[in-house]
Amino acid sequence: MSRYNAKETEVKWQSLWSERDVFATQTDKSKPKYYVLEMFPYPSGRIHMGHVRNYTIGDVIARYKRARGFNVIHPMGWDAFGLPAENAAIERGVHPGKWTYENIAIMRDQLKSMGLSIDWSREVATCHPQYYRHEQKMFLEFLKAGLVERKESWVNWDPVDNTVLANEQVVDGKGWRSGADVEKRKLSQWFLKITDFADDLLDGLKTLERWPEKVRTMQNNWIGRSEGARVFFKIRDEDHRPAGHDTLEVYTTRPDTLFGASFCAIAANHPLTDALSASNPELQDFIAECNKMGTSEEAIEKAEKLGFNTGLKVTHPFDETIELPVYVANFVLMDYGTGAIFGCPSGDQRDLDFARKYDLNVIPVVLPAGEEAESFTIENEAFTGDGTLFNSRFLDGLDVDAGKRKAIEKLEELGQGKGTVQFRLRDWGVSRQRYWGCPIPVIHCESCGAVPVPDEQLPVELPEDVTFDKPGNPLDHHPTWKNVECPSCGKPARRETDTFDTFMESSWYFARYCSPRSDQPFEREDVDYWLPVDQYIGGIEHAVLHLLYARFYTRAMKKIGLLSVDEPFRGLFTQGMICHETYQDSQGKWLSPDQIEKIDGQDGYITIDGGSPVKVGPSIKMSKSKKNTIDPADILQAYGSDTARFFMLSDSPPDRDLEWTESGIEGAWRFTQRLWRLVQTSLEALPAKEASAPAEFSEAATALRRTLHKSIAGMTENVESFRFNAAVAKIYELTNSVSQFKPQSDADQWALRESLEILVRLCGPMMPHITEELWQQLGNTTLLVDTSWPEADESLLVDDSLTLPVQVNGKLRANITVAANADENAIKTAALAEPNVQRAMDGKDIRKFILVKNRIVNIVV
RNA sequence: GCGGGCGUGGUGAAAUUGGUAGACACAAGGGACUUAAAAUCCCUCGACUUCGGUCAUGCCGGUUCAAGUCCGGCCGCCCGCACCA
Repeated sequence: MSRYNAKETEVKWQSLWSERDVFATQTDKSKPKYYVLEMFPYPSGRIHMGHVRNYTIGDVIARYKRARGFNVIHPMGWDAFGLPAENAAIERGVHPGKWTYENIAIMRDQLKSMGLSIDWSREVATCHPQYYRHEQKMFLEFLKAGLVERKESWVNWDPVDNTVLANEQVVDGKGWRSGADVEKRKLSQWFLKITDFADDLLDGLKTLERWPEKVRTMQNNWIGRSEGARVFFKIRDEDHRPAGHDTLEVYTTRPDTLFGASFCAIAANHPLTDALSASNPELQDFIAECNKMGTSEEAIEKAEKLGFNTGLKVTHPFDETIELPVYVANFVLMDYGTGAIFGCPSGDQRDLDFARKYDLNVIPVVLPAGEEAESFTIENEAFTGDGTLFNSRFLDGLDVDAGKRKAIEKLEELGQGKGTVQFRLRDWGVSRQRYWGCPIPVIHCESCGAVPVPDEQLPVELPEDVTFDKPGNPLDHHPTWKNVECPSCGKPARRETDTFDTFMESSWYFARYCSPRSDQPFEREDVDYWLPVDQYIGGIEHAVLHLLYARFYTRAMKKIGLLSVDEPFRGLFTQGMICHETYQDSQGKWLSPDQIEKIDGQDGYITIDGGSPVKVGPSIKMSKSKKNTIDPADILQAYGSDTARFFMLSDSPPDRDLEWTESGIEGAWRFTQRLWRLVQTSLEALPAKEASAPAEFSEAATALRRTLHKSIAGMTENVESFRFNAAVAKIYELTNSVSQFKPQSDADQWALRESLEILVRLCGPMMPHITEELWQQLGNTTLLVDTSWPEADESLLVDDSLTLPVQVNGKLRANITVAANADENAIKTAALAEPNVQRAMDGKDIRKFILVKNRIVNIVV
């Protein structure tokens, strides 16, 4: 008997699938559709283990749904714009486009060697003008629809990547790619008005039942809705206040505490601060001090709360006789609310600390239950809880919520404020000062302003002849590209040299897959049929980036009439990461797994090159910097795709981290061989494919068939609920049962054939190549990929007799075997006949007899 | 600080609506086959035990005939957000 040759077999079936185009799909309204999508890869060079896991999970679902009769779309493409391509250009002098397309070619081959059930005819690369031209068109449509804005604002500047970053791309004060400390710069940028949809994006989350709770929570927090009020404080000192600043607008969530106000504070980059600093060098110094401060968690923790008294005074909105000082404070953020606050020291810890430091009033206004107004004081701890308002005139006696409502009512009545809803979400800044991205289709003219590129001039294509020899944006350095005529007045004008954030391309690619060769972004008929994506699979790292942008972009596309869905992804699954042990030499230098070997007969490792001791570290996410990566190419080469896929699914639940181990992949390899041997050794004696089912089965055959049909039911449930590791366990159990079965008759042989065929069908989505081969060996002339998922025979899911555990007082004492239809009395008799049960009962009377059908017996004495 | 999740053998993990805790696998140990190795096959494998049992799902308590699962209170770990007014 031959050993299974994975390489030959896998190539054989991959070619056959491809020749017959079995994974090509068409819009077909007569069939139920199912859209399976994994987050498309960035063409970085080679696939990594994370890709293997991602695409294995997706492929199992795609093949399973296909076997369940769905018209499955399962496309693939390339998120092909981005900085690594430019960095390669800078480091190696290769053009970003060439580098990208070469990487795509390599990675496409690698993915194809995994045997994924992908419709490759739908492949797209976002860096191709045939893709990004539609994005430019849509952007101009968004502009017309009022969803785009150009404004000067403070933006996040990454000094290493030399570009602006969106808020979502700043992680703990650092650039998400470069890790560099982000600086604040004031620049003119294009913004997509994601905030127009803030409430809708929030509401939509409630409908996403098949999204992980965690991701929904993260988006909820990111959007950050809060209810409160804007309050207008009149600025006094008409002689001193800067022109145009007669009112200070403040945002608060606690208008009920207005009578506890003792100061106002504004941000260092607030317009009023700007105006005041012009004639005030001390304030200029203070502002400079504030701007120096980092925005990382650590920097914020350490930073002292500092204020600068501007000397200005404002009037309390409820009482003209009360005046409050105005400070510039380093803890007030221009990005949130109005960039100005009022401070109520008794009700906010930070305000209290500030008040103590600058010797300001502390007026308690909320009385906790059980405290007396006369004796209640605030020392060093602010009271933030619920209670009864006091010291607050017309608000006295109300609770906090009623106080808020009443205060807002009064503010509006007096024209001193307004109830509002505030979001943390900012508009999405999409301008990037980089070359390898989609050009923003706008022309800047001195007299006409920002003018959209006319339709007939689209797409605006990236120039090929660019240089990367100096810092900054190559498009800006290009000698001619940016010089154009104004489409409106014909005078010399300048092309926009910024390109789009690469998250733009990934915000609509799932729709493009529906009509990948259309001269429109996509055909209405196709997206109406295919969208939304039924199952999306990817990493959690995009919880508030890509996944939020795509939800917004879908709404924007709906608004300009391109499609009719709100939510792009009905189901979302976030997979865990792949981890591996880490190794270091005695100097602490990281070692890769192939630089070390096991010490003979002992635990522990030495270096292959030199034999020096190796320190073994914890298993952490595979990363190049820690050198704990395993190249999937080596694994696919050594074991084949089926084994690699099987291991990816077997050890851990797919949403948890998976530890890569040598013994784990070896185990999967042993199973592949075992499955092969099992069929080879059985083939000869099997009855013909057409043989009809025998009238009767032996006891052993019936037992096998019961196991078999229970496996079908269990597997189906496990696959449906993404418990692939449990599904794999069921495959092992079934394989064990089939291996142990020794057929004695023709009927037994028939049962064996049935078992083998179903085993092969159940393994199909996980190990598509070997199962296709075995399917053929079992005498089938059709392809396994075109074969339906097996159905469990209901009659075999219940046993004739069953074993019931018997407890006495909740402790297991015996197991009894009774007929499946035995009544309570028969079961009781059988249970009481057990000597162990008798002993445990110790001659006492039965107080209660509990029988849970098909489960357990408990005798209480 | 706010929010989410998790805690089960040497390891990864199973366990339906509360119903035999540890399925399945990895590692380890023993045995068979072999000149030998690899491969394969068989057995053992939570702890303690006077071999009757007893104790075990982070800790303490509660509900229940019955708790890994439900409730209350702790402890620990992981993740996300955070000077958000």
